[in-house]
Amino acid sequence: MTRKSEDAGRSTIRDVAARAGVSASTVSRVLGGVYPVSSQTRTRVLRAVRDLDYVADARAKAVAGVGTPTLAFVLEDITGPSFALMAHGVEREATRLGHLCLVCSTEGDVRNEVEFVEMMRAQRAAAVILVGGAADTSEYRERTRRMADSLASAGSRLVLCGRPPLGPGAPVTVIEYDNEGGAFALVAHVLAQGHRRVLFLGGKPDHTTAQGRERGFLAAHRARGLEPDPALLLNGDFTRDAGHRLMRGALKDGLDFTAVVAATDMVAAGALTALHEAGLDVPRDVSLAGYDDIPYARDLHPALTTVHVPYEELGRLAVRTALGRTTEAPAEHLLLGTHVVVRDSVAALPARP
Amino acid sequence: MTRKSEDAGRSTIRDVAARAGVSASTVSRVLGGVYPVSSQTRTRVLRAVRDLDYVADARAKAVAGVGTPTLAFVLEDITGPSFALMAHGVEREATRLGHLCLVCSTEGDVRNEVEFVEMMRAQRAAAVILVGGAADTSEYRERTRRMADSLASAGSRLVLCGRPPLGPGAPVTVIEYDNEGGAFALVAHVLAQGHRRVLFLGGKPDHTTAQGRERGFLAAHRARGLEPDPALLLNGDFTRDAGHRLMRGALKDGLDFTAVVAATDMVAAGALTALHEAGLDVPRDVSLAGYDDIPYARDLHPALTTVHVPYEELGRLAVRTALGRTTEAPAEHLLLGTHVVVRDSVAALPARP
DNA sequence: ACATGGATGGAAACCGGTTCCCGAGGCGGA
DNA sequence: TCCGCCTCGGGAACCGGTTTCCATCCATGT
Repeated sequence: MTRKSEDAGRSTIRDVAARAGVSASTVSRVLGGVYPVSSQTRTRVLRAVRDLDYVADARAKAVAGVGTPTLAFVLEDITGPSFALMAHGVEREATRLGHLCLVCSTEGDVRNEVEFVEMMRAQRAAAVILVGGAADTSEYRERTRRMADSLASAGSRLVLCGRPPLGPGAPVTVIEYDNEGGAFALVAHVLAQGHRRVLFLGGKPDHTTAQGRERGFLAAHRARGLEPDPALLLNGDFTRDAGHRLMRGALKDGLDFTAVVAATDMVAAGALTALHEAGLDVPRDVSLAGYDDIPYARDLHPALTTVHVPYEELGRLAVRTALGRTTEAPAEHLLLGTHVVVRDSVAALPARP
Repeated sequence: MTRKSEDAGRSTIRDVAARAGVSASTVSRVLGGVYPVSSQTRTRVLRAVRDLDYVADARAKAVAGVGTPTLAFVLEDITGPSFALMAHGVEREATRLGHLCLVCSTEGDVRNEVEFVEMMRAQRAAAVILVGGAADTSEYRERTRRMADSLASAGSRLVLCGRPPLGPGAPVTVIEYDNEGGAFALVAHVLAQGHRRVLFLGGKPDHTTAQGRERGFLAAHRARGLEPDPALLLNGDFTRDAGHRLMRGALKDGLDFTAVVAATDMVAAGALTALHEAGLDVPRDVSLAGYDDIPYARDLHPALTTVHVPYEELGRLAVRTALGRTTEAPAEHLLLGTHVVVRDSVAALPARP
């Protein structure tokens, strides 16, 4: 029993053509739309298409040069709320512009990152968006530069979101948000409430996002003529658990502070729980501030004072600039502003007895 | 000035062949690996590949039948924490199994959903995972059934995650978690603490996830011989804002209750904030429970008692069953268990004066 | 010395589409 | 009536790969 390709699975354009009694080119033209086809032929072809439930193979179309373009999104972990927000922005804008959206999680492993970028180049992705902070080492610059060149030579484009920019001349689009400025404004707000000993729960020391926020922390102090106590600068990472652990340690060590500024809202959430566990009231006993303005920030108790970062807009902007570019401009660098959101977790320091 | 295709962008396998002085087949064989090639030729080819920074076009490979398979993930909004968790599980397992991962957000619009599924069929995705609850109408069944058949006839497979199953015989894999059982256990726990008037903050009435949780709520009451007051069953949706609004309304209306069970943790978060705003203490004045065990649940204050749903595992399982299937078994239905996580937001009801 | 066979690499067909090129009719105008 | 244009549709080349088939070449066995 000979099997026509019709009975099982994917039917090809030639199957449709055979069933409609026309040539493959005609089927393609009917489906394509613009070429003149008699209404009788069109009807027959469309009937065959419907009968066979035919859909043209998108990969084959792509190879012929008329496919749906694709855009790739590489991040560490979609689970983080700010990453999810950016992913959402990217995805929305990508589909709005008629692109498909490939997503890859690196799980923080650099090898995965370069491997993914290579795969995306093979996929002929229109752009590759790389998200999330990184250590600004020379190894980083070199590796990222290589990826950028490689993508550029393939007609694609690398976009760095919240990552350290490369040197000038790298074919890369960098979109950052103002970590230093946001932290400066936030800490200035805390200091304006009278606090003088502010604990900083930072991220990894070589992570540029963490560095920017720490710089803002320091600058805000100095702008008031204060010199922050180095003992109040703690390092961890951007997770809830780090915040919890660091806060618990600070409390156990008897560190002297009246306010806490966490490098992210997740860190702040962990710290808040540690404070509660120690029987402390926020903001009566200790003030607390976060960074990122994740959706849950306002449902913490007290509602968290934090810095709003337009993550979703960032994602949208990333794909828009990556895709909308007409010229071969070598580099672009956008810096998005942030603003502090005052809620209930920072209170004025009462005059000490 | 004639341009060789070498100078700008994507070089083809023939460019590499020309540069290495061999035929395209030889390049393919060197890159493919298994076919015997003299080490001298291999070296020349690899040199040319490196010089041109050549990567084979994945789409062309796919059309030739040797591509990286793809898996599609369609959800409403990646921003929701449980969705993000599932997405993470899907993504991890997909890359572990050597698949690429396409993601689409429907923004809750059914038209987007069928359109995306159609696109994924055109992409020849190995499986399409559809996530998130839906109303179990006949229109839903019909539409989903059509998508399932259509994918199956193309050699692909539809996976429903946390969605109502179709009738028997539909070529679909359904993976659900036990909404009714989880809610039953949770509410039983609340009732065991002595609460008798429990407010239920539900989701959309025709949403099967919401229905399951409501059934569990009712069943737990009846198992104790209690008949819940219909006035304590409120409907909204699964957002934080709905929880906030509903809770505020209940307080303003002077509803009589000593405990609140929310249909999701997000709803609980909004409700908690509303309770705090009303000056109520949880759990002293009112007990509160959620559902989903999102990562932030334990950083609410008080830490939220809730039902743990293995979302990430769910995502992993979805791709494993969708991809690992060897036979053409027409339907599968998996039900994952849940368990309640007791934290601090539900307390015993003190004997009333 | 000659047949044999394994190693090596090129030509061509194929995957599933699109599009260029051209020929066959139908129709109107000269 | 004949010519030319316009409409329509088929054949073939092409996109960028892989794989089958076959022709060499060289080393070995007898």
